[in-house]
Amino acid sequence: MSNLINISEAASLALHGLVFIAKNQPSRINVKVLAEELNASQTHLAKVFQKLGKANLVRSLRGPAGGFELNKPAEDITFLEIYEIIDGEIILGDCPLGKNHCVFKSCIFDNELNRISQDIYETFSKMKLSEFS
Amino acid sequence: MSNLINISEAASLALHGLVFIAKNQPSRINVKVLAEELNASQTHLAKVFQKLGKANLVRSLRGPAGGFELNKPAEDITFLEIYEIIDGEIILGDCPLGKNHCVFKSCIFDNELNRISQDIYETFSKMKLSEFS
DNA sequence: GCTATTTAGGTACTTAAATTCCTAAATAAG
DNA sequence: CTTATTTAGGAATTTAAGTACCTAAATAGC
Repeated sequence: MSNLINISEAASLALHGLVFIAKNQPSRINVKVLAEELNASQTHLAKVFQKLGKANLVRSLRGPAGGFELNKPAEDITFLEIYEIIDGEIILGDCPLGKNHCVFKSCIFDNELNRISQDIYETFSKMKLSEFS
Repeated sequence: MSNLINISEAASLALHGLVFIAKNQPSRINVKVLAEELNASQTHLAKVFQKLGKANLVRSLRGPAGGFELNKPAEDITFLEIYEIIDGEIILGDCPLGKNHCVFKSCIFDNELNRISQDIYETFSKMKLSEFS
C-alpha cells in the first residue's frame, strides 16, 4: 500500500494538531489532551510540536496549565509553511524526483510530474488554518 | 528537502529502466549495461528487475546474451502498473493519507488532497511506456 | 560437454528516517 | 517553598529502504 502524496506521519500530526488548536482558540492545549483528541502517539506529537515551537509557529508554556497556542492568526498560517517546517523545504526543480543527474537529456517525466508537483505546492500554499477553524 | 510526489528510488529505477528498454526495442538489455546507462546501482537495479520479472512485465533470459525485454507492447504498460509493482498498490480511500481512523468526523483535507491523489492516479494510469520510446 | 556469462533469490549489512525513552528545566498552584 | 505538571532536548531504539554478497540455475558459444 502506498501513499501518492508524500506527507510524513509527523507532518500529518502537525497539520491535524494545529487545526485542532485553531478550532479551540484561544484556549491553550497540552500535548496529552491533544494526543487523546487526535488518537495519536503522545511522544511523537510532543516532538512535532517542539519543532513547531522552535519555528515560532506556536508558543509554549511549561508547567501546569501549560501547553501550546498559535503564535499568529490562523489565517496567516498555510499548510505549506507547516509542511516545510516538519518535512523540509520544497524545491521545485527540473527533476520531479529531486535528482541532480539524469541519463535522459531532458526529463522524460517533466510535463506530467512537474505539473502535479506545482499543483500540490500551490494547493498547499493556499490552504490556510483558518479555513478549518 | 522534500519530494511532493511519493516515488521511491526503486520505482524511479523501474520507470527509467523500462523507458530505456522500450526505447531500445527489440534488443535485450542486461542489468550491467542498464546500470551504466542509468548511472545507477547495479545490485539495486537487479533487484528491481527481478520484481518486474516476477510480475511478468518483463521477461528475462539468463546466460551470455541474456538480459531483460518487455513482455508486452510498450503501449500496454502504464506507469501506474510499474509504480504499483514496486511501491505497492494504491488505494484511493477516504483519507488521502491512508489512515483508517481520524478524529475529525469528515476528513478536513478531503477536497484538496483527494483531488490531487485522484489526479496523480489518473495521470499515472494514462502515462504509457510507448510515449517515451 | 565445458566454460563464461547472466539472472534468481536468499541473507546480511548499512544508512537514514521515524519514533520512543529518559532526564532536565520551567511554572502554576497550594 | 514544595509539589505536581508540562514542555525541552538529547540519547537510544525501531523500522524501512537501499545496497551488497553469495550461491544456484540457466544458457549461449566454443
